[in-house]
Amino acid sequence: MGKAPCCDKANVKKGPWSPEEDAKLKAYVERHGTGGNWIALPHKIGLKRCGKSCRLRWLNYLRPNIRHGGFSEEEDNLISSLYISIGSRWSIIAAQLPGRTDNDIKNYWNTKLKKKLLGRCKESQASGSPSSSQESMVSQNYEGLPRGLSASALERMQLHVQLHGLQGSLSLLNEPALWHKFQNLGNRVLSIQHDSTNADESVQRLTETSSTMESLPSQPEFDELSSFVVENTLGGIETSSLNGACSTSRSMTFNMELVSFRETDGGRESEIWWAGNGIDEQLSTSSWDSTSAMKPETMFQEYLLGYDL
DNA sequence: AAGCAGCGCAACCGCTCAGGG
DNA sequence: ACCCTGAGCGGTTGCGCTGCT
Repeated sequence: MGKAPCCDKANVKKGPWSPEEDAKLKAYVERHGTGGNWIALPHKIGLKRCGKSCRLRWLNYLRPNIRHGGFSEEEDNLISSLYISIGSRWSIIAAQLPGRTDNDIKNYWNTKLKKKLLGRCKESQASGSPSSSQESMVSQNYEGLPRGLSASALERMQLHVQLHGLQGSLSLLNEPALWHKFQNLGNRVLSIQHDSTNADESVQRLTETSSTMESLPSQPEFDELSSFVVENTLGGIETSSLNGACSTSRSMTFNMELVSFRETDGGRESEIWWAGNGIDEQLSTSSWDSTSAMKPETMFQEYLLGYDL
């Protein structure tokens, strides 16, 4: 037995919404809310539309305070940073940009922003800036990277190198023998983060991990990146425990490094990687300091209110 | 002016997850 | 514990618009 369809496809209208349909839906939802049942809603108001279609139309177009187009430089930067950090989790990214929908951001990223950023990569490569050599280094090593590293991870790595200009650390990519060892380090750090009951405990245990780093390979690049991971993890925790906000560039850089390597763990999806590593909690309970000028906490609350009809 | 290609966006599809029975 | 249903999400598609030849 297959999955039951969400609506009677034969009697459902598809394609663009007419102004009349929009008006009906808008009027009803503004007056009565969705009643927590999108499937039943179109029948109630006499729309020959699928409930999912109604929901999408409301969330992406009819909902109050929606903004379309005209993305600012700050929004560009925030989207880029978040994408590099967490990938294509558009709903989470949208939660940081009040008035923007996940669909809008997804479209904007795929059609404009990605090209804009990669364009910058090419420009800087042509001009021979420091980041260009790193970017080309990563490109040259794509072939040698372990199978299973997704295109998304590669893309994010490339963008990461471009945006953060991480000096030195990515030379680790020239040492395939270190990949799995680094992955083990990442696992240790994350399990500490996950298992610890509070920030103080995490800091204590991560400090211990840092002090036992000599048990790991002695290549300078590996030491540098290992320290980088632990330091940035500590930085994130300390910042969070002090003011409830994560340290954007550092935490995101940390997560970027780990996700890149985690995805080399053949067979396990990157989705598993994110489970329990705290990023979701960070995203849902605090905000990124790069947006402090935009008062993100207030904006996030406004966004939630916008959805919670 | 017509044809074509590329782009941007709205909408759809199919999947996962959570909650209730 | 299992099944069913609905919500939500990310990926993909299709269509209209625009600019170029």
